[in-house]
Amino acid sequence: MKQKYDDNARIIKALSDPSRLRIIDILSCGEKCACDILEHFDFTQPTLSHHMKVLMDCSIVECRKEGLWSYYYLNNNNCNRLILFLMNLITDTEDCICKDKSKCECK
Amino acid sequence: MKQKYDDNARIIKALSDPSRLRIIDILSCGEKCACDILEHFDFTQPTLSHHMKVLMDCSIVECRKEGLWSYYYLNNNNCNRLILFLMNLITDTEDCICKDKSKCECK
DNA sequence: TCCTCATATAGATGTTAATCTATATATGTT
DNA sequence: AACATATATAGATTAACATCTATATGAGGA
Repeated sequence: MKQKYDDNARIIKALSDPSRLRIIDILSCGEKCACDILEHFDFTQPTLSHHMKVLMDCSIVECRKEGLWSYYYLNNNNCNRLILFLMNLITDTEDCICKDKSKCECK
Repeated sequence: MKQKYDDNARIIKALSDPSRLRIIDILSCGEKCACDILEHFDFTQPTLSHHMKVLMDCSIVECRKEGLWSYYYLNNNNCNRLILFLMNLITDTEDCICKDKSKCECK
């Protein structure tokens, strides 16, 4: 249960950087290689490589190698899962933490 | 345009901590005072105060004072806005960054 | 007025993260 | 085999953050 928050917090942390949000937006219209993504930014190639690693480590982005190129693409299933988690979080649902009587005296 | 990513990244950063995700979950079933929220956690009262400040600074949570107590509650409108932003981000929409021909050679 | 209680702020500390330069790896070409 | 190109890794630096202890603020009650 606590794991649920940790796992999603890790994904959310990966998305908490403006540059990485832009990368997600760039990938939303289809897979792109690193050099195409890099054109949108002012930072260096190793910095992009770092950002892609962060996005891949939480399985929100995946990679396909082809010759010299790395093609990145969204894991749409995991993107949708994250949004479902957030919708669930802000909604008063059955698995809300408040329904855990043992730890909360909510009416 | 760039502002859009910065503003939402700030909200997402506020949500990128497991404890703050739990706080959102706790607030999803209605407003709570600080001491009720604190009961769910092992950290100290000043640490909770810090987390509430982070959540309030990005307008995802608001506060109502009543005597000695501070009652916190979700700003549902801003919660929904965030989810809409994310859904838009991962979807290939008209305002995708890729449609900006001046900066991207997407087919 | 003095005390108690709920919450906020200040300041310190250890950890994590974003970025850079330099270099490594691995594939394709001549 | 030697070289060029795309991407990844290593290591350093600076900034941001989560948490703590100590203290301040501000409202209610005796």
